[in-house]
Amino acid sequence: MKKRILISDIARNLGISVTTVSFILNGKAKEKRISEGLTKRVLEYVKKVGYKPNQLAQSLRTGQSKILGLIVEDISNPFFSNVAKYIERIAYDNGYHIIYCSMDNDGTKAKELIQLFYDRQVDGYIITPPEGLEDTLASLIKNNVPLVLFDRYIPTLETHYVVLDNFKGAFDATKHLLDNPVNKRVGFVSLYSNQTQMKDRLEGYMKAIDEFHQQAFIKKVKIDEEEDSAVEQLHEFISANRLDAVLFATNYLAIDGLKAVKAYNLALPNMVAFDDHTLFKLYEPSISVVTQDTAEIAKELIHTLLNEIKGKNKQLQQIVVPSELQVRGSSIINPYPAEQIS
Amino acid sequence: MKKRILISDIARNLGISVTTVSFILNGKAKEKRISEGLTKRVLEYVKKVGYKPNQLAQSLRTGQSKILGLIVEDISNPFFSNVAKYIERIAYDNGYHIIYCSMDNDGTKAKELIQLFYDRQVDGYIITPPEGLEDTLASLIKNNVPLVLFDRYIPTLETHYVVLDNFKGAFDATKHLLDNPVNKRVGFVSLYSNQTQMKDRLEGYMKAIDEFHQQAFIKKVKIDEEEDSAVEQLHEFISANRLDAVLFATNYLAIDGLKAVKAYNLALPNMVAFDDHTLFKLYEPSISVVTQDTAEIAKELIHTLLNEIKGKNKQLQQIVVPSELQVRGSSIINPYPAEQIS
DNA sequence: CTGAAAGCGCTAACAT
DNA sequence: ATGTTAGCGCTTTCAG
Repeated sequence: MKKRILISDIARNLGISVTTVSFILNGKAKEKRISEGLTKRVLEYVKKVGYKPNQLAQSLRTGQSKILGLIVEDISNPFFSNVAKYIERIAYDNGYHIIYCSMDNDGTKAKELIQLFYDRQVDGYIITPPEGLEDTLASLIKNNVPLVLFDRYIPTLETHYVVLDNFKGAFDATKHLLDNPVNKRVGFVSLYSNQTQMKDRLEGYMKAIDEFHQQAFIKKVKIDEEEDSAVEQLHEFISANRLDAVLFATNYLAIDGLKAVKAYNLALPNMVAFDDHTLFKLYEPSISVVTQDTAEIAKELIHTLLNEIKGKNKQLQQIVVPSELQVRGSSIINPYPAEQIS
Repeated sequence: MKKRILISDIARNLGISVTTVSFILNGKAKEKRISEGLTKRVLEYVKKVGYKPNQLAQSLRTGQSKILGLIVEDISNPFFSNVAKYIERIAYDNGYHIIYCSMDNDGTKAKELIQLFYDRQVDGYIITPPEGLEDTLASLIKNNVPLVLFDRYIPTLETHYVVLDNFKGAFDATKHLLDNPVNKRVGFVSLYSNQTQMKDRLEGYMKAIDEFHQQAFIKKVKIDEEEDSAVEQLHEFISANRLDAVLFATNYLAIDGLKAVKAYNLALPNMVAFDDHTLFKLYEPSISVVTQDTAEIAKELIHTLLNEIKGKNKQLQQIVVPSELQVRGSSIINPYPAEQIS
């Protein structure tokens, strides 16, 4: 951690010019027909003294910051923090850094963050867009700023994105529940949201319900900081409709559902949740889930974004990754309480 | 998101020099005795055209990047992601950005990250130091790099830090368990770690055990990716020693404990865990915890670090925040299985 | 093949 | 009070 050494120091100590050093460092030795001997000598010296270019100066000059902006809905949601973790790792391997923020599904905050990143001249964005961000994203696109959305997308915008096959995920889960003949009344809990992932999950649910000629029970819930209202509403929804089973559109909705079950001492209906959570594996019974392959999603995101930055994307990358239904105890509950104990 | 406007554009359009604009923008109008009228005019114009200085150029010039490096053990642990969330928020309010990384308690990785941040010229560091980082941190200090540690500290290093009162937290929890006369055999589960937080928790446990003249049962566990070994060891520890109660030194150790209970169908001993987790509130019975005030910790961290950056810390800030014991169902379990059902 | 030199956009010492 | 100007460290054009 000694005093910073400059490219000019190297040039002086080696008795050559900074240009030559710069060319060699940037892999243009061949192109500029610099002798192999010199190239090797410079490279070795650089390694010996541990020279690292000043990224700031480099960025100022090249206009590339080597920083990627990651804006997720909520970094404390394990799904997002997991994706973030992988993204971070892959980005680093490619010489990029991540500046991340959560925006708590707040359009205004998201706009500010994007502006902030723009001021910082990040090289590209990975965003889970909240509602009302269409214009901001549109102007980003118009300015040719590399951008990839994930988890959801904006149908009216021609952007790259990586999302889950939400329709199939919801369909499979609902079908799984309906396949059990004891489940007649299967409900769906979602959010007041027009985002694509929520719409697709709802459609998947409806498709399965229709195939089985059952009635749909759909409850949308408003989540705020004092979440008790959601818990109460879920209690009402589950008990008033005497639901046999419920599909929850997110992990935190399912957690609120479990809170309702606990608070009101309800019999747990058969249930499946979207997105895994430590809690679900340990809950008794363990909770069945529709999972996303976070590593895969992160990989696709970064690769798409880096290709975009390098101008290597021939076409729009609109990637849909498959969902996986993990059946656990909560979706195969014996419906007769008397036998449940054994 | 139109074309970027420069400070020189402003100067030209207003018919004044860049210096004047720069002074005004940097709040030196008074100091430089620039007329109030002009100051106001410039400020208004700047707001009107939405000028934002190029941070890169500013950084290159001032040597300040306005970026803080946050290196935590594991961003997917809710404790750390919560602290990160607050830190991020407060930092932004103060005009700083956060670049964060998790280092998975890997000394080598942490060293690389610090080097990386150093190359990026971050203005300061907030670090949860893993073992073996002493030298790296020492050289950071020698170079007068602003630095605050948290969650744990390095006793041999004179650094600022913000940590929990781990001793008291463990003592209170253990005492709470021992206060119940049915708890004779109270165990402690920790990690193979010489980090201060683990040592202090152990000492708190020992102190309480000694006060009650009970035997200590201490199990250290090695955590790796395939965590099954930990689960098995915990099963062995709990059942072979016929423990009445267990204090877990971290939330994930407690989760492994719960996995052991589930996998081996053990009777759950009375238990308390360090650091809260969604799971703990919903588990049946809910799990008692020693909690940290993450908002408070984040606040102290940022303020200490910013003061250090501004050279305003008169002395070493070694802050110990109080712990809080939250008693829930898991530490008041009726010990007689026959009655447990009701 | 290599070097001189012009910036990237901003700050601040120095001049007026 | 305000303007001129020299850099911060790097890349890259242009001239040898």
